[in-house]
Amino acid sequence: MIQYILLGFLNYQPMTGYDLKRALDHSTGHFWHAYHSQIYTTLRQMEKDGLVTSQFVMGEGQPDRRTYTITEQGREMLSVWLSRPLTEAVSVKEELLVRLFFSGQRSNESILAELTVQREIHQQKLAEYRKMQQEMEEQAKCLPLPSLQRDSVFWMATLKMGMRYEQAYLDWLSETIQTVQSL
Amino acid sequence: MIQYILLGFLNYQPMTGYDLKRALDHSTGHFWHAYHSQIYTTLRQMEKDGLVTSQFVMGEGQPDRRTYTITEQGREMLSVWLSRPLTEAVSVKEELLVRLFFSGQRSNESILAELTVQREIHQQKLAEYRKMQQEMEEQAKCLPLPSLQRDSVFWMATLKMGMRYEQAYLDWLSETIQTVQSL
DNA sequence: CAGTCCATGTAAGTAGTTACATGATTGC
DNA sequence: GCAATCATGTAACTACTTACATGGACTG
Repeated sequence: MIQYILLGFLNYQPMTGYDLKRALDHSTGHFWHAYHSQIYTTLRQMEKDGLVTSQFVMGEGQPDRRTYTITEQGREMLSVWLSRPLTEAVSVKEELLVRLFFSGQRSNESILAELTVQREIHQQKLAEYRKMQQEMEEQAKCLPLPSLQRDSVFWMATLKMGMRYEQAYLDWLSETIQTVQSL
Repeated sequence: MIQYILLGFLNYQPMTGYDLKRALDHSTGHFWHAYHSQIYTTLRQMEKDGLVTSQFVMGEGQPDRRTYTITEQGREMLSVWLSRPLTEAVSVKEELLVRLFFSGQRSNESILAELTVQREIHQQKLAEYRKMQQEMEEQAKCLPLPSLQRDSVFWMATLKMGMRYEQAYLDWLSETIQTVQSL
């Protein structure tokens, strides 16, 4: 998966591993994240596979940078991946639900403490997403290229899902906290 | 993680790898799934680590079964894990959002086809969860042990989150389908 | 002069997936 | 006879995480 994400970003412009890490953190981070170690090793592998090329520039004063550029083959691969729709359910992994499922032996206080911390975490995330949405809406007004305007519709859509998810989580946490309090 | 799930189930009663696979599929499956290969290898490792013991019974007529039983050490480990609350955000991985994020170059038809299939998938999941909830509510009425009644509150809570998640997903899919249609 | 940002990498380990492999029983 | 269910495992691989490793520039 991380390959396609990197190709997706490099399809806009050449970037370094560091740039890609930041791009991931600031945009796709809420639905797919990666450590820099994985990004750097994957980029190297992708270069071997002919999906990207790299230019190493020794920085005078600044740090050295290795800039990656997508190849025709890389574009092709991204395009093929995007054209084959996802027709199966993807599996979700939710550690908190695992914990709650087996919480019969725990005290109510212990569970409530955990749920309350989680509520704070998800409240913070929702606030972040709202801020990101506002920033994006402002930027969208003055986008130069119509092609990027189209892209921004999809970026916004993923953010909206992020917000719906956090809202659903918060509602559920409140409901569950109430349930546990009344036990 | 899978270790704790297996311990969680074995904490109720001794079970075989096969039983555990089914238990996972029918209950925790919607928030954590595992292949049988991982379950069998993990159980073997857990036996080496002293968290479980196994009894092999050659079946006459029936297939052979290896039944695993949790040890005191296993119970202790489960208990410690449950007592240390989750205080960090867990990372979400949503392939569909990755795809949508990079869908600027795709045709509206291609995107709509994918979103529509996804809507069907999530509608089906929601229906499944509703059915499971009804079954669980009926079972909960005639549960023998009060301790299992307490457990069932938490099982129900995880199901409720599943339903909220699917509902949020469906609402978002409908919204996004409308957005793309109006492009 | 301590901490953060820029910038790149490797090594080792854990977790998870896919494929291979076997074989009996039950129901249609 | 064919498919599904019961039942257990191994091997190979891919993906992901954690830790180690370095070093200059800028900021307070």
